[in-house]
Amino acid sequence: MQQTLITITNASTILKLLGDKTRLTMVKILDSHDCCVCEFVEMFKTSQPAISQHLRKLKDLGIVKEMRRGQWIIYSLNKESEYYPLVQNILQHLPNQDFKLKELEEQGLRISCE
Amino acid sequence: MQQTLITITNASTILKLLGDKTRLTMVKILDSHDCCVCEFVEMFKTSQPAISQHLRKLKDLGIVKEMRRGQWIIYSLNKESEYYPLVQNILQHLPNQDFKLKELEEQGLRISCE
DNA sequence: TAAACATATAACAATTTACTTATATAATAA
DNA sequence: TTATTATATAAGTAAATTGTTATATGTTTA
Repeated sequence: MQQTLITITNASTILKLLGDKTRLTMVKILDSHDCCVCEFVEMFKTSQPAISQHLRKLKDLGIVKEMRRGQWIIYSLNKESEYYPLVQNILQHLPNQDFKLKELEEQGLRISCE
Repeated sequence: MQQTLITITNASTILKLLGDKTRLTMVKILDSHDCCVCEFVEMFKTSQPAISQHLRKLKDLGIVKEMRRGQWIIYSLNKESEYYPLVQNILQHLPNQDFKLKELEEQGLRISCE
């Protein structure tokens, strides 16, 4: 009961958005590392438009933000979001997904390293 | 990182389930009071089968449990669920919904009072 | 400037979801 | 034991969701 409250309507929208395995995994990964679109495409073995559409939904609700770096667009968690505390609380129940980034690095496909 | 981890697959299923305004409100109410089906029907101004189907989904995943009392079936949060800690963490971001029960009481429609 | 690369958007199809109405089941009351 | 009340289930439908392919946009490199 400590943090700011979120309306039930807004919370259900957020939860529905996170209630997709691909998006939830994306957000968990972004919690520890920024990523660009093509990295997600590699990780999830799915089409680039599919990934792009997932990211757009997350961006529309302000959960992630983007930043262009040359030809790449780097996505990151938006820590200023009013939903960030809720998202954080959810993510802490999930196992770390760093192995997915490790796999990318081993294939030499990691881009947005900082 | 303290509590038991939940697989991303299971977590996304739970979040999708809670990503519905009616179900999320139900769970928030059940967090403080047990309720029977007909009370939810009154609260949400929707059909009895619709409510029944929402409750079944929540029950199928073990988030709520039921207990017959005469002709009524009383639903409550299943605190033994492996998902209970996650659900609790989510619910604490939501405003209290006790006013909905108050409205029922004022109409004399509260059943499962204990 | 043209080709290549990274990403976004549009249009569409398949699937899933959340209602509805009708009906079945179970308990209680008359 | 019949009527009533509470709940569940089945079947059908409309809307939402998620993927696909095709194409557009913007950046870099040759």
